[in-house]
Amino acid sequence: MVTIKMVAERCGLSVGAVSKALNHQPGISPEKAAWVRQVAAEMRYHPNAAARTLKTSRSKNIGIIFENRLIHEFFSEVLEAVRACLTEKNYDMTFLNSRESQGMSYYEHAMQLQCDGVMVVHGRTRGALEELMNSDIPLVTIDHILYGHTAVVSDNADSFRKIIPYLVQMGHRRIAMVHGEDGDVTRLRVAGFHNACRECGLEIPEEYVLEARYHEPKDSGLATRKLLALKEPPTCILYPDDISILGGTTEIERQGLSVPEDICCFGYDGNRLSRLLRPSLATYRQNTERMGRVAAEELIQAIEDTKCYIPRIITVEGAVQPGDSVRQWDRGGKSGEEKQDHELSKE
Amino acid sequence: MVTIKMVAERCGLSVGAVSKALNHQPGISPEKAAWVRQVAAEMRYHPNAAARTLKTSRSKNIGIIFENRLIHEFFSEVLEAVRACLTEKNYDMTFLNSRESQGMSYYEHAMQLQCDGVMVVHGRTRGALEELMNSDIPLVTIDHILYGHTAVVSDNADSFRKIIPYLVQMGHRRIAMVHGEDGDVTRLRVAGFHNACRECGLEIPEEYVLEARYHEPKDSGLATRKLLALKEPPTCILYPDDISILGGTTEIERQGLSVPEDICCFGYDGNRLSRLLRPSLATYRQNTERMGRVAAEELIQAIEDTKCYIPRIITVEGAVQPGDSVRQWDRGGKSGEEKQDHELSKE
DNA sequence: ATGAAAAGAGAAAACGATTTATCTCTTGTT
DNA sequence: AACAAGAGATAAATCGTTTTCTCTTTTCAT
Repeated sequence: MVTIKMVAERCGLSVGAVSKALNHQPGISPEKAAWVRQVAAEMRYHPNAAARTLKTSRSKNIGIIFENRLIHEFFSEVLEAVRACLTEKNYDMTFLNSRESQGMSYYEHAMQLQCDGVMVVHGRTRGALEELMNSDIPLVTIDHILYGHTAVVSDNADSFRKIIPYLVQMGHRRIAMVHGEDGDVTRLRVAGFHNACRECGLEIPEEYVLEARYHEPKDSGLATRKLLALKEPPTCILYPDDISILGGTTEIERQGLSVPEDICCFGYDGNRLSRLLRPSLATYRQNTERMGRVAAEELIQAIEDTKCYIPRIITVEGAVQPGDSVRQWDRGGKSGEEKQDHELSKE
Repeated sequence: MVTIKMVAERCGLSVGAVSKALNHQPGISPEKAAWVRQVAAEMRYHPNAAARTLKTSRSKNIGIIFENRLIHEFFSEVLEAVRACLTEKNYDMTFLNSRESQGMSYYEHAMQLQCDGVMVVHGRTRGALEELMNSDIPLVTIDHILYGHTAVVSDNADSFRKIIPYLVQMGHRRIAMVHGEDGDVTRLRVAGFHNACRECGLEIPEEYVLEARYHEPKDSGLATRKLLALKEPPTCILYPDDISILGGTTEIERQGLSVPEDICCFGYDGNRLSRLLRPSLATYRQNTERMGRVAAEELIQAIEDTKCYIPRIITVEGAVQPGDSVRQWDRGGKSGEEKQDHELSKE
């Protein structure tokens, strides 16, 4: 490997002088500095990362916490955007693992690598992050809020302010929600759902809100079965994500009903998948690209301007993505009398 | 951060002695060594990665080349398996990017970080890898063969020795193939397809083999349209992957036909998705978990036993995953006379 | 022309580990 | 009892940078 020493020899200068030239620091004449940089480039010199890190204790490396098993499309997309942005700014990305076998925590791993910052794309447990939280390593989380640190979140609660009016406009008034397992995100969504329904003047019976798990179509199928068994089943069901919606539609069809003729379904996430399926999925499309990019930019700012940086919570809005799984309900439906029910409950 | 010096002071020993103790090296009595290690553990000492790397020029870090935009499920799964394995063996993973802006190649990036090895999960262009290929950094590729280096590949050619007999057994004889864009993998698959067909005594007309692109349902849809327009359309169509199959089925339904009643479809990859869709996809399921694990193990061996390591090509077999998109054809089909055609072409 | 100030370059210390060479102190042998 | 050998520990060099401190040279004002 070509070292700074070699460059120095080639230039007939001291290592110190070359270092100053390469780092645009005073102590060397501008013309000579430029010339040195050119020589270095020609020699394809790149500073040894380990040496630089050792000396400066800044690594230009971001630790990534991503316990999610890389397979979740939403998080994969976010991570990809993070990567694109970090690459642009010349930061590297290394996965952090809390090697419980080694008795090493996330924090310790980050310290060992001297990460300049840490991005939590999807952490396993809150506990494992505690140590990091209380350290002074810049930290940005995605879709997860840690007190005192910047978080980039999707508009979990507010999304329903778009979803519910959309469904109401499509003629639905009996809307059920199958949601994921308990957690920050889920709580926000459920509250957002109730809120939005109230704002639209909908009365949602308790048994319309059921728990399933994210990305477990079977669970959603089960919940769906319960909903269909009600005396007054919903006309439209919201699912926790686009994969879960498949479990729902499967169950619906198993009952001899069909989507969207008998029941409409609405997803969450807006995977690429959702546009390819037949019927195409109506869903709430999250802006993963933007989330990743914003998170990365924010983290870099926190790193490079630590003094002035103020942590904040940034919401990235998504948008309703219409699809065939939700049809216009009031027109041509088989539900003349049901509409009356709606009029009643509207009041 | 706690350094080796602190540990040394705490133990009343020299840094050198402590280093030997921690690295299980001779020059210190075994009992004292054990005691030192215990003290170090209590102090939560972890050697500074940069310092160690600088001195030893071994980083315990693997460079990952993954240009695929993390969103391809097949590669995501493989990468996840790689990660699990590397974590187990206490290696870190850093993404390598050929920062063209910085005028830095993969090789240079790997050198700068002093990566112990490089894993190519999905490289963009062959050219960008050339420099790496000719270096002496251990290198393992996945589903891509670089001369002189270990490659872990799926059984691209041989898979058809299972797929075709399966389809034949299901009663199909007019089988078409929509394949991906040209490349190592595609060539193997196409050849494997022809081979397997010959072995099963099938005559495949030229116009039954069409090019599309991987993960571009629209392209596959187009190819499907051409196939359906033939005087003698196939009874079963193979697609380059599970996403593409969606483009195919969409087109088929657009023509007023249905899957699998009128046309059967067979995918490739075996995503989680394939089991959730309705109708469920018949596909060739790749063993991504095994591919990733084997690749990681192989790379570590190449690193830790460089002297003795012999590069090789390792094939990981997949398996036919039956599904509703392929039905038994000869029984109850609407194709009495077609069957005769088959008898003819068989001869 | 002289001195002070400023600028450019070099020498050397430091970062935190590993590793080699050196030293000291047992221990065993004659 | 004296010496050799070997074990156990220390001291010091080193990896490739950055950075501080020092030194030399130039420049400019008096």
